[in-house]
Amino acid sequence: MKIIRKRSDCPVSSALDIIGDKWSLLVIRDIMLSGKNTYNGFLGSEEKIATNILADRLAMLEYAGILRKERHPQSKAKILYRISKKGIDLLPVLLELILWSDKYLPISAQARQFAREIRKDKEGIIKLISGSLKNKKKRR
Amino acid sequence: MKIIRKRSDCPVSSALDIIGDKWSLLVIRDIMLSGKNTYNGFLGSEEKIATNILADRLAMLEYAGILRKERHPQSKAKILYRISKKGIDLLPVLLELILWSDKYLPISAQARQFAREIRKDKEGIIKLISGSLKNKKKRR
DNA sequence: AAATTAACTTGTATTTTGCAAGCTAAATGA
DNA sequence: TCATTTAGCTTGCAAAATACAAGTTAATTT
Repeated sequence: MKIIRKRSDCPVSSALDIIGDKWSLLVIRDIMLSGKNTYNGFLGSEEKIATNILADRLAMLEYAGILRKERHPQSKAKILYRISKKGIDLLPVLLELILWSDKYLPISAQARQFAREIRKDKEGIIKLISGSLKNKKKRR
Repeated sequence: MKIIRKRSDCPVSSALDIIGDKWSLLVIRDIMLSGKNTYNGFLGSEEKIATNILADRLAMLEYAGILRKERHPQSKAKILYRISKKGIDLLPVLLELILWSDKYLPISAQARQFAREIRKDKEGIIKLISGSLKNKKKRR
């Protein structure tokens, strides 16, 4: 895995040091917006990430505390990739990117519909998705 | 200039096809948050972008309709880089990145202060900055 | 027991980045 | 006015990152 070097104390720069590449946010999108959580799931996404790059990004995101590996409940051949609070808190960034793309780029019809929902109730969507991703602790 | 290939119809992916690299958003930050607007201004930023990369990114961002070149009012040796509406509309993305960095990364004290202001009144800040960047047409 | 699936790793070609130097037109200073 | 400096790049090359194809290992399915 490549070592992250911090270019400055600027918050924009520091964030980009971690997630400022063409793939990291797509993995985060897969987990948060498409419910994917396995290696092959990520590999299967439309954008066709190369397998070595995926392995690298997963290691990076785990190192950065954005993802963590867990044992898969259905099979021990599988690994379940879970997003942390630090990762969930990138959701507003994703949503703003979606709103911008909706305004200026050609995107799919269902993406446009989602953008409309974000505009209607951004906070509601954030809470809904955050809640669905949280590690549900057993109540006692 | 490298040609942008669209990887999918996903809005996150499409946005990253344009601004998903380590430098583009820093140039946009320089213009919107630091009031820089010349080639040497951008070159002077803390992160020390290489001059050929800067030239490439400026061409890209202009091609993407995010920036445009204008003649500098003080000198014709200088070129004034201006941000378009399409670029200004990336401000919410920048602000969310700042909020995330403030929450999870070590950043400068003044950046923390700015993050606090964003939390207090995000819309107000967006309007303030947007307004300050708009091309002021002469009233008649 | 053989074939398939899941999660990677390895090798290599191609592309992108980083760094240093050079270039041209405009502005400035002596 | 003439030399120097400034502004905005371009070029060449080495180093790093990415893409693509193939191979590996353990677990699971047939």
